[in-house]
Amino acid sequence: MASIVGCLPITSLTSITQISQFPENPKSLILQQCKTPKDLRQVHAHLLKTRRLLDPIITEAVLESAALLLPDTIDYALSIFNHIDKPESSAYNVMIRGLAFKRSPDNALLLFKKMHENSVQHDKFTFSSVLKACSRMRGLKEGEQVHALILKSGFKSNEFVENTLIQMYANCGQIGVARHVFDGMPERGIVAWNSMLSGYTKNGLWDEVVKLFQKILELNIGFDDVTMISVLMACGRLANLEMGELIGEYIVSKGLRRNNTLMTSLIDMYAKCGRIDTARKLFNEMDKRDVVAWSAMISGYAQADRCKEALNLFHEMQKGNVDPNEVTMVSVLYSCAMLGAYQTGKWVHFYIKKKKMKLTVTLGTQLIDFYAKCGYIDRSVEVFKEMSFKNVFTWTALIQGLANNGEGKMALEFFCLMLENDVKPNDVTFIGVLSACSHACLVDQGRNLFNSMRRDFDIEPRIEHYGCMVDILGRAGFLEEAYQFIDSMPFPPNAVVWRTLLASCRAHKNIEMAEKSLEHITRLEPTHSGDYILLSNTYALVGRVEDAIRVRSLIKEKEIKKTPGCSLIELDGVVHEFFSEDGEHKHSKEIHDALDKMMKQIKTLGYVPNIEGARLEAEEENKETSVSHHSEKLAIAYGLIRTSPRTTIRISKNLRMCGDCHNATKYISQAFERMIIVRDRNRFHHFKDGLCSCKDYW
DNA sequence: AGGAGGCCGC
Repeated sequence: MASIVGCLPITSLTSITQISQFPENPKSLILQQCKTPKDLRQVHAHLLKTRRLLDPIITEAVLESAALLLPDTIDYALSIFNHIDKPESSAYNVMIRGLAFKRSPDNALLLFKKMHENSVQHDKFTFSSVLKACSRMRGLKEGEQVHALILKSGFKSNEFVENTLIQMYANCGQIGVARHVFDGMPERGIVAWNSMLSGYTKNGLWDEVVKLFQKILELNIGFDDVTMISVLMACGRLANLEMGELIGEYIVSKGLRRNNTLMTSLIDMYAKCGRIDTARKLFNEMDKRDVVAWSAMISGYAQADRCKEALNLFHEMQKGNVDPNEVTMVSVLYSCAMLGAYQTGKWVHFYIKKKKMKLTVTLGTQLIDFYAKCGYIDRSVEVFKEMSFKNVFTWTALIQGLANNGEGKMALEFFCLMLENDVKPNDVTFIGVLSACSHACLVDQGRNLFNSMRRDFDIEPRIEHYGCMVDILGRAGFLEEAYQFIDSMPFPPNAVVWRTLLASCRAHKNIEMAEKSLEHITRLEPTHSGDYILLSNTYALVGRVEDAIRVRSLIKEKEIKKTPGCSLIELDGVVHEFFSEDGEHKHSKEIHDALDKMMKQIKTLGYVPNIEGARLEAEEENKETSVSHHSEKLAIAYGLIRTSPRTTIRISKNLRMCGDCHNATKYISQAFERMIIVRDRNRFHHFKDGLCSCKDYW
């Protein structure tokens, strides 16, 4: 023991050692009053000087403080432990429990092994700690060995041990075995029920959570806040508002509204069930909002497709001096990606680096998606390379991003690299890969990949994959083959599939098949305005103006609601929205003038407005309309006057760009010497010097 | 207690 004394800083005295009378039994002093590692070292030194450390009860109190209560003192605890002559089982238990919750839980197992070798008797506390270590390290094999030992040692029916067995099996993905242990218990306390419930939540078995909770209600055995947290999580995922509200009412009736953890779960449940405003009301009523509550609320807005509000709330969070963490940032970046809010997202990335936040797989994946959705695919690749651990989500996000940014070939290269790295693609990965083929006109590769799905990867193609194939064939002009392909599908085609074909018919001016496609679509989705417009535009392209007008008038006759075009532009971190339906009167004279000037200037370069298109739209709107009213033109004009020369203008639009706007933007990029990046409904257009990266293939 | 990728088109 003498060797420890040498490393103790006994020079400075803190308030604790200044206590004039050191108590007879200092156990509670050690456990309750040592608040920092420094306090503990002072007390330890005092105990050494007075030789009180020879008392095992006191030594164990010091061990408990160092191993369990104080942060970063596990090594200190170990050095004390290693100097105990013959540690008793209680000393081992403290150490094993401490190690189980530290960075390397496998050290707990090593100590357990040593305990066994030294023939020190283990008890229920030992087993429950060792199982916790197995649970944390996802060590199923080790856990099973411990389980065998438990059966041999006769601790099988100890409730503590059985509860941790449930947790261990559930954590290691063996939910069936966990349930088996649960079912075999002669008596189950609420901890056993809660362990089983949280096991189901960890494995995403939300239905089972609700079922088990219903059993708790039937048996009338009572439950606690831990139970409610699991059930609320499940209600959120299942959108089971009925049961979620039941628990909400219970919380209010029992006066549990001060329980912040519980309230956060309730807020999250309401948000996930689409009751975002109810969630917000509860959030506002909380008296202390921590980072988790803020994150839940921000993520709620993001999931409800109210990304502008998500970002506003994030700004409020910062004003409230609550530091965001990597979970918050995932929702914030998601919102930036949805809105195309590049500046905000770039700042978030900077903040993540500055605060040295952990680049978790989720956060890294979200960053990749964010950069890709803002048209900065190079940055996506950079982030991808920086990430130390990548999973199938990460690879898929990158592949999808490359595909949407016109880098179809590179997307396929990364797909090969993914396979070389032994990451198994899933169904979504194939959607990314196939859409890469369609955007890059890689017909044969597309066919081969589609055929390999079931054959080589055991993935059953779903309607989405068939949809991609129709897109690949149709865009490339193989309309007949695309039609046959739809015919050969093992399930009935949906409206999306027919709409894909219809869009290809417009691109390749095939009236007959376009009419057929619309017939199919209207049977499935009769109130979808876009399809009539597609057919109308196809007629217009081949000069059948009367037919084009007739089809458009159908929209009005059938009282179908049109989706207004909307473009976003972010300036100095603020997102501005422009709607085509606003008409010019809604915008300031400044924007109106800028638009006029812009259109005049590109006309001098040879831009010819699509008068026919304008006439068609005017017919339908029953009012005077000019070709310059589309929202992306407004947003670009606004960008031109509000940003300094040569700055890149970035627009994101909710619909596909129309041919006229695409053509005009090429001229604008030339006339004003601007790089213009437009993200439309499903891909990117990088305009520069009068050309577009999509090579007019879209 | 809070977090990631998804066919078409308007």
